[in-house]
Amino acid sequence: MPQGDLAHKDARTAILDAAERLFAELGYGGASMRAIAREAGVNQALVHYYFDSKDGLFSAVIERRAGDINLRRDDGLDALLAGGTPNLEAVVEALLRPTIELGHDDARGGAHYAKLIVALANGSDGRSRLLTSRHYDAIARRYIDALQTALPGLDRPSAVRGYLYCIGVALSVMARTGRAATLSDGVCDDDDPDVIIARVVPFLCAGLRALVVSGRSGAAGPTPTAQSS
Amino acid sequence: MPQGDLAHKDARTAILDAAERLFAELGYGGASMRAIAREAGVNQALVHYYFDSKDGLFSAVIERRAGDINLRRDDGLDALLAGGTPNLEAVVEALLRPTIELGHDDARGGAHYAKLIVALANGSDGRSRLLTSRHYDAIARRYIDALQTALPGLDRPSAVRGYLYCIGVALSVMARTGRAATLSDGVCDDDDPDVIIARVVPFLCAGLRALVVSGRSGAAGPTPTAQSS
DNA sequence: GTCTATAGTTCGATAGAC
DNA sequence: GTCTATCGAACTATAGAC
Repeated sequence: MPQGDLAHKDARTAILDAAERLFAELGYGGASMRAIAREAGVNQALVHYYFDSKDGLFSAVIERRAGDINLRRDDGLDALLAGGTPNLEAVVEALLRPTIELGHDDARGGAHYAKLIVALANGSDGRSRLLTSRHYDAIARRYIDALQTALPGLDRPSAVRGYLYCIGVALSVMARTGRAATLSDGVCDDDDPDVIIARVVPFLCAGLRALVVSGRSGAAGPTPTAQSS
Repeated sequence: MPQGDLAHKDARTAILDAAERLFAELGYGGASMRAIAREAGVNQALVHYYFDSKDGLFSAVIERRAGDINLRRDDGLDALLAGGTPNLEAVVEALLRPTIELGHDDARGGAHYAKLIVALANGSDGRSRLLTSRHYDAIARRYIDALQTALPGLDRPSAVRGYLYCIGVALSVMARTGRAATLSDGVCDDDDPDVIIARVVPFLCAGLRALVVSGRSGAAGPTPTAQSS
């Protein structure tokens, strides 16, 4: 029952899900259209019918998730700005929560989304840059503005860099390489998004506040603050 | 230098260089043995002669760079520890400088190394995990120890996570996605490793110090410090 | 060590029936 | 919208001459 049955996953969605999974696990070059079709349980020609080419399929996979994430990020920021000058912690949390939550929601394929977005955001090839810019430039600029609003004295270049540091840490957490568990001999096996966010936000906000101080001295010097030791 | 000619790049090295470049730009699945051989200017069968398989070649590419980086990191830490209790900023800089410097040394193929190490460190596939663990576990544990020495009160799990946050930011900087330039409309076009390190180290150290404070309250709560606003 | 030649698969994409 | 069939190219890897 392909037309009108809500319980049935239609072919298009099945292809997107399969593609997301295989692109995430094997990379763009490693995932084949044949394997994607097989995983989706559809004919290979149908993938081309819906998405034209491998590139078109990849774009569609990214677009589906980016739309969801950016909607949540926009809403989060709208809510914060409606209440006057927002708190820095709240801004950083509003930025990271949607993607970290989705990335850990394995019932919704979060692990695959996470691997994919990490590879996309850190990719410097043409395809990654194009898609990242297309889907994330606007929301990034909104949040960079918000960082400056929440943290007076943070100049524009520092806000841009600070934003990217936040994204960098979020990506490293979402990558789920199992490295924390390995290096802590099993003590750190963090899976709850709330706990992850609660740990990462104070780290990032302290760093962002330090950018205000060190940003004042221009570009030079390692600024050996050393308030302890 | 196989037959005594220093100016001549031998086949093995040429293959490693070509492989590094193509693995970096096209990913493991996207780079073919044929293309690597062509880029290296050698016969395709020669690649198998030296490295057996595609997997063996990839391992060799990673191993060459990891050896270099870890030597520098070990030396840096040895020097610091010889002078008594090290400064936190110095530890973080010793950790990041070797990889950031190499990643920006384009005369030595730094851009390719950078892309490769970013993909490796953020990869959650079996190959990435195996190679990362094999080449970076020992040095990671040394630096996690050093973070605890330089920052009394930082418990082990927090030190592990803090270490990974530092690596995460370093990777995001090394990825050179061109995103800082895009989002700042060309103002941020950071290429000098010294400048990058000078900016990133204070950010990370402030974050690490915040881990001591927030680590005290256990795992719960978003710890709304909010010293501003 | 370096080469040619090739076996045996798998690839992305399309044409055309239904 | 879904299928079969297939083209032409690219793939990893190996056998074997030199």
